Amino acid sequence: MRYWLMKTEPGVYGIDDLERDGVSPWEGVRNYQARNLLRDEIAEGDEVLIYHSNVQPPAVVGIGRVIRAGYPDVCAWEPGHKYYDRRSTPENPVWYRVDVAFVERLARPVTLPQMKADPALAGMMVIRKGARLSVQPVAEDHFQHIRRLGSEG
DNA sequence: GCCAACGTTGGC
DNA sequence: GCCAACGTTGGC
Repeated sequence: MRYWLMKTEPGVYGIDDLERDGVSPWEGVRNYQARNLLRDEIAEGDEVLIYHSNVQPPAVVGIGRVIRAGYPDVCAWEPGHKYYDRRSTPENPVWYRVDVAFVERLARPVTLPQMKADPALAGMMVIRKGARLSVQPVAEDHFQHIRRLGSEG
């Protein structure tokens, strides 16, 4: 089992939406490095830190679980769709997505400043300046540490 | 709103 | 294949 962090803007699709929906395709990722993770690395059963970006403060706000491994992002095939990309076809998909299920909301969001200040999280990708990758691998001990921080009062 | 850090595009 | 110009992400 592996662990990941997925960024999302709460104004677009946040933890509230995932809780309401129960399950959601993680669609619209249009970066090749992230695509490769979605297509090749992320497996059913893997756990995910749900991270809100572009808000103050940025924070891990919940936990999700991958319930379907990488499959083509069909949004890319629909002309007029926000995530349409004519280069991607059913015969040769360019973009991929996974399905993520809501697991829990952290009682306390773990904020980016908090993560940066925590020696136990040293080296984590998300705290690196300029780390724009929207799907990131997370070390197991980092994942568990954040989960623990988020469940404390 | 600013801008650093990337990623992508396209001329050559 | 290089690299300048441009676009985007996302913290601040």
